[in-house]
Amino acid sequence: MKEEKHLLPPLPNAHKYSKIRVRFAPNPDFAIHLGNSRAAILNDEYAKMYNGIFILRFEDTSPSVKPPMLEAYESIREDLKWLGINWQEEYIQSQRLEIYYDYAKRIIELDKAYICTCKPERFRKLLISSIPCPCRDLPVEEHLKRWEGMLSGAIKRGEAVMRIKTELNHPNPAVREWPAMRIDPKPHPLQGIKYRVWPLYNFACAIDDHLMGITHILRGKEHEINTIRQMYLYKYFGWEYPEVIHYGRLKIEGTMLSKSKMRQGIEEGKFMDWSDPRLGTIAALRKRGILPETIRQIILEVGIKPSEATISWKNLEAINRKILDPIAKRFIFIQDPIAIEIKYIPKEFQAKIPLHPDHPEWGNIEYKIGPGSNIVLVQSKDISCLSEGSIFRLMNLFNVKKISSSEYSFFSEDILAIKKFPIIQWLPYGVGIEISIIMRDGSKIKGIVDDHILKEDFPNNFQFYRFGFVRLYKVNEELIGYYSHD
RNA sequence: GCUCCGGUAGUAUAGUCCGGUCAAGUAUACUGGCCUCUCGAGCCAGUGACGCGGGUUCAAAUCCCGCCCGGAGCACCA
Repeated sequence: MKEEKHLLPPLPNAHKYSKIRVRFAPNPDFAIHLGNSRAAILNDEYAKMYNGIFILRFEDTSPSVKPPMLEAYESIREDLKWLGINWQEEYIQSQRLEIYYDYAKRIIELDKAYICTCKPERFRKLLISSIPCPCRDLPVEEHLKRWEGMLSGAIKRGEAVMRIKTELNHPNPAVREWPAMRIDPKPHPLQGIKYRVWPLYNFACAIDDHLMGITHILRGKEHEINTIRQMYLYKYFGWEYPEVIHYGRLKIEGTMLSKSKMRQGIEEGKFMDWSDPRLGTIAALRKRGILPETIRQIILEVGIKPSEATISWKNLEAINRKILDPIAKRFIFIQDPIAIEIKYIPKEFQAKIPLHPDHPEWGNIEYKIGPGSNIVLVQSKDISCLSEGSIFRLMNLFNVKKISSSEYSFFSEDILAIKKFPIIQWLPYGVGIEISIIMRDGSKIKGIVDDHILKEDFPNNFQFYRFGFVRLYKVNEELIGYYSHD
């Protein structure tokens, strides 16, 4: 592919760092989708561009609100590998709780954080008026004691939270006195009940970004306030904040990319699983034959602007088609087959169906049709719409006249004579195996495919003549296809 | 409501920082034609955009002001 022009802009202040270090930090509460892959691919591109380090970090610190899924960790790794992303370091936040505890204690000792036992509603009220809550100005010793109480279990869930001190009159109330640690005793899929105090996103993220030496943070615009919040921590600890780039949200027309909604749809039985072709997960795109190069290309095309972008399926499919067209083998597929007998065939004809019209060297599939073998399968929709007496051509064979809906006769051999009449695909009767194809909307269609396809490797992408591109899987000797696009 | 961020054709993007070479380029979509024994690919042509209104300037997509529209955030989620 000669798509060199969509180069990403250089990273800000890249020269200041001896080694560029970036990270992709998904929450393993579901499979990653197109939107997540943007962060992953952008980071990967920059890591490669600067010969830097790509870090994969699982952010799984919310047992109750965003319960991690055990399967998701490995599925995310698989999706990343499939996307062509390599990472040099990997971390799981739920294995780093002691580190966060350590820094929590330190920040309390610095008198930049405190344990607040106020009721949330009451705290909120005070905060809006920029009034410190009663806990805020208690001595450090008291807060250390309370902190121990959170860890030990003396303080129950919801009764206390660690907050980071900010300006009480910060213009944006959302950044004031942000919470950093809370009690969540729900068992964690990886850690069980070992921990009951969990860091909140901004705390764990800030500590890790520093400890892991991240030089450039690429994050969505929805994190802009979190960036401001996290800068407080850096300031208190005397650390230097990395370069940050906020990019806009990415949508794809007609497909929702919300993990919670997708999960809900699966639970309700609307979708088969997270690889359902109706979803925008990487697993779904992969299953239906979208190539990793296609995804990377469209992500790079969209770039890293702060404005939001809506990708159209047409554009994505066009990219995919362009990559697939020269390499996908062609086969005959007959949806809804109907057998017709062709009378008065004067002699034996040999049909050659090319495996690829632009690559004659790939060879042909050959069939003989003659007076003794005059029954073929065609798509019922291709001939039912023809009026009696009309002519059509069996692709690469000869022309046929429809006498009636049950009678067909040989008409002529020459293609030129019928240039403007329909050319349809066909298979000799008895050739071909059954196949189901799952369409974009989840529906299933059935038909017959040329059984020469069995000699191919699976899973694989093919194009069916006059039908479209399909990714085929062999499941227990049975062929299952997923429709890609025209 | 408050805080922040955006706004180039249907979609995406180039150009915006450092005004002129942008009467705006590219991809895709769309329309027409060519080619092709696939409703695929390829080739050629065409339609189509600087949100609005002021201002600065010889000159504004680019700078300034106001407005409009869109989005995000305002969780003991990430």
